[in-house]
Amino acid sequence: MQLDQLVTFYKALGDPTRVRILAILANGPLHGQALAGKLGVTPPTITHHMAKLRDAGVVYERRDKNTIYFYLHDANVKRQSQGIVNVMEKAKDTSVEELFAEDTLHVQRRHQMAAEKMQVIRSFITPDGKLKQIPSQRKKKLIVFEYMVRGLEKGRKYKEQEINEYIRQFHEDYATIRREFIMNHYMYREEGIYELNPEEIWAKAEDLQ
Amino acid sequence: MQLDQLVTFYKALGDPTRVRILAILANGPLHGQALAGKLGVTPPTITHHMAKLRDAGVVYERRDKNTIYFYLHDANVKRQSQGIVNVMEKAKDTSVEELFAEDTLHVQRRHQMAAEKMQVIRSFITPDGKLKQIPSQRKKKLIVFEYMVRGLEKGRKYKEQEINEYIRQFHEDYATIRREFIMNHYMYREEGIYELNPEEIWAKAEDLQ
DNA sequence: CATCTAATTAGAGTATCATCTAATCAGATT
DNA sequence: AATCTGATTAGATGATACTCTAATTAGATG
Repeated sequence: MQLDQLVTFYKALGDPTRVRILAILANGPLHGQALAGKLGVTPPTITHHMAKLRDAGVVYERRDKNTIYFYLHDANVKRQSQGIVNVMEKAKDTSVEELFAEDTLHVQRRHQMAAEKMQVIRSFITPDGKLKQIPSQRKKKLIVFEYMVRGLEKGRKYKEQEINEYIRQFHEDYATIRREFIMNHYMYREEGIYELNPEEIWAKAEDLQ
Repeated sequence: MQLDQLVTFYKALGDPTRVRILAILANGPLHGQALAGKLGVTPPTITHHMAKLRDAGVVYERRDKNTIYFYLHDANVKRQSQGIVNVMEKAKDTSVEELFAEDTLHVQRRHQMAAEKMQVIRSFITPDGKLKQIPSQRKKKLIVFEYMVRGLEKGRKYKEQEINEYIRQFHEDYATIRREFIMNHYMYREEGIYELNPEEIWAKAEDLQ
């Protein structure tokens, strides 16, 4: 349980201007100058606030020419909103000192997770790199997708053609998998061009169960 | 939708010391000096933080001789935790300016609520003040209880005897109703003594539906 | 009433924060 | 290369916030 992360989140929402920004972004992405206009503040002020919102993990951004569009990271906001409720739950029968300690339990859990992933990869990917079948269990599916997506370059723009070919290295049904890549936020599509999303916004296997 | 209230809530949770306080209180109420000891800060610091937590509606307090015990207001924390999620929902298809305006809709809704309450009271309370029956619908039940409880004095300590008699003015089944008073946080019991809770912590009919 | 206990207020110090103006940077376009 | 556009950085200012010590208050008790 990360106290810093939690406090950063609540601090980020503890300012009226930033709450307004989120309310605006709930209607769809928008760029800095438009936000500045709508809120009646200067662009540097927006830069300042967006840095805080980004650190808190409630928005992410995407560049289009000179313009940076900010996106509300919906799922992350919802998850982090439960933060204090989780603390209250877990605090019962736990001393506060150990509640916020990076204890061995967490390290252990991470090791377990890594092992579980390797296990899943081994059972779904053949030695020559083919995907035997798309896992139906969501957690396993995400593990496999995460593995596949690691071969794509961050920041590079791919044509649909290229994505199809890339996926076909693993499996014939590139259409389904390409759609899953979008649905689970591994990739982003605009006008037929695909690009890897920043890792923070992926659906993550570790968040499940 | 109250922007100030929402910001106050998130500000209150945007400090590590206060989050620790909530984690401690999750194990049960505690008084100022104990908190100060556990956290390694001085009593005035606790006073400072508790004022913020109280303003945010996440704790309430109860005095016992010279000692003030702070209680976590569990239900309120959970409800307010959804604050930003609600904003994001409602912000869709609503301009930000009107989203946070105290618009006529709210005033109207309050009027409606008042009317609904009178209606319920009239149908469950006879002209000579007797409760015909305990409403089974939760919302109506709360309306009736709120009405009944208005006849009790704030701050006064009642013996169980007295509460029973008071309730019997309305209905024979004082035991059930007395239990409901506790369950819905209208009253507080300690060692057979009953006392009205501050209104902020009651279960409220307006929060339903 | 004198005393004890726990909490609060007052006031100060230091840190953080929100916002601005002016200057700079990073891409894109001509 | 020169220019344009939108974002960021630097630095200043005034407001808040966190924490402390010292003094005071409010109840309870002998």
